[in-house]
Amino acid sequence: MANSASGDSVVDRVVRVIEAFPEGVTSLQLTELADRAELPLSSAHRLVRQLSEHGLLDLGAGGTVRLGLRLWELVNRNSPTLALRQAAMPFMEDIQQVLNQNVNLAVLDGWEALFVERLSRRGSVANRARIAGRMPVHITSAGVALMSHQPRELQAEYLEQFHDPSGKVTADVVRHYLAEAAQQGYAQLAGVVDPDTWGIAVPVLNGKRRTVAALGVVVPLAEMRLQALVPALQTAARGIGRQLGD
Amino acid sequence: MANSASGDSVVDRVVRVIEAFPEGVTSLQLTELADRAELPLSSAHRLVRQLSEHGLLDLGAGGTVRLGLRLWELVNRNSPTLALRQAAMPFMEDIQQVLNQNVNLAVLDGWEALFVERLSRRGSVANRARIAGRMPVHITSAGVALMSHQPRELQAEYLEQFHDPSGKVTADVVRHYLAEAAQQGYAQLAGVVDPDTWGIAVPVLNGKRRTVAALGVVVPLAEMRLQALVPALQTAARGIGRQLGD
DNA sequence: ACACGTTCTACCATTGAACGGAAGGCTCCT
DNA sequence: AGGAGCCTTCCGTTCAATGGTAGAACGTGT
Repeated sequence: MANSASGDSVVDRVVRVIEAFPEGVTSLQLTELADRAELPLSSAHRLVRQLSEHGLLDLGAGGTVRLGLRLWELVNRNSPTLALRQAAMPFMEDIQQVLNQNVNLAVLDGWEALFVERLSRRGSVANRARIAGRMPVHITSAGVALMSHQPRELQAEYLEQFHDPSGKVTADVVRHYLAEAAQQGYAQLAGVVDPDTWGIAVPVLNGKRRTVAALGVVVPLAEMRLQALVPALQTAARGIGRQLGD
Repeated sequence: MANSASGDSVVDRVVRVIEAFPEGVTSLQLTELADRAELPLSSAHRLVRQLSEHGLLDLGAGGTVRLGLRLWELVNRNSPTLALRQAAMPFMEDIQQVLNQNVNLAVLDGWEALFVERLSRRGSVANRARIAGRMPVHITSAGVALMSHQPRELQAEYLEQFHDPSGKVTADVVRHYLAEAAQQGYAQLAGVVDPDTWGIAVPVLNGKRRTVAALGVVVPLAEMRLQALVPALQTAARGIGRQLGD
């Protein structure tokens, strides 16, 4: 139902163009972009030109397309997580100082944990790569901490549709994770990237006692001392919550 | 030249909607958004609904409009400054550790310095608010450091159009700043926000020896020790440049 | 040096998607 | 109960969006 051929609105197309960049890729050739966005070349060209006139995209010489600085600026200035990140940052720095561990902050989006902020451990190489990264709920402590404090109906819906493509984890196992985390008030899970690390996360509640985020650390197995880590995280999480208001 | 009345394309309107959020504001009523974007209410409504179906915006109950988490995610994953920030982060952490000062990283956009990353001084409150913030070239050390290492023509063009609305600074003063910074290899300027602080910044050169960013610190006057700060910054800047390649 | 493949850019007649005024709901005041 | 302010939906009109086509600009292999 488009102006002519292929059933989509201008907005659909704009979205597809922005979404066309694969994770971590900052620059695309026009042809490849048109390909990925499933647009006729001439249409892609026109859209990209229009968007780059406004600075949302950057159309370099020779058809190189990047996201525009202006877009990055606008989105980061008015990000929906701005208040959360601002409230959390000082506490995350405290945790990093006191515990010397990787600290991260995640929110729930769909059935995934979306990492909105992260401080890397002093001396470790930058794992900042994963800011704006996603992980399925059931493989991260942040995900489990978030889901375990959601309303019953949402948890039920989640477990209903749960399916682990690798087949390693069943819904019952996840149910157990959630129950345990809900009871303990924190979630702990073996690291996904590095099997010798553990993740520990606690929920962050806003003024209305709704779970809006999870605050977590990733620690090497050798330094795994729950009695030190959990109280620190919980204290910080309460601090963040108080700062947030609502 | 729009489908009917008021001379702008769909893309123009989408851009206006995203740009409608004032700095630091994360949430807008539909009516206010329509007003700011100069769109008829029904058109604004249609656009917002379309965009929120794709997750670029978030249309809450009661007409509350926010930027979508998905948009934030996409932009941060594929940000044009991703490589720069990743390369710089470890070095910025080093600076923060060793000097215990606020560290920031800026790029030149138009005649302004756009801050793309910032680490706050240990113990100080979050000044992270200003990530994605802009400042005119001539009032920040980062801006001067950036501009002083640009090609002659660009500097000329900049000085040509330079005008300080407050009337405090003349083009000649700025010319002096730039010359000094170019000669010394670093820029130092009195703080704008707090008059008792100083900013010091050095250019970051990529493999082709093009100035792509400025690395800077903001220090209290009492701790202003150039002989310690400048070498540390320059070393870090070289490290970043090496990491960047090109 | 030439021909070929690939990519970017520009043009323009056709047509259906975008437009927005108006009317209907809804909530929250007074 | 009435009104003000907001969100949402509907639908006939109209012109902006569309994309095939063609040409320009590289780069590459023979």
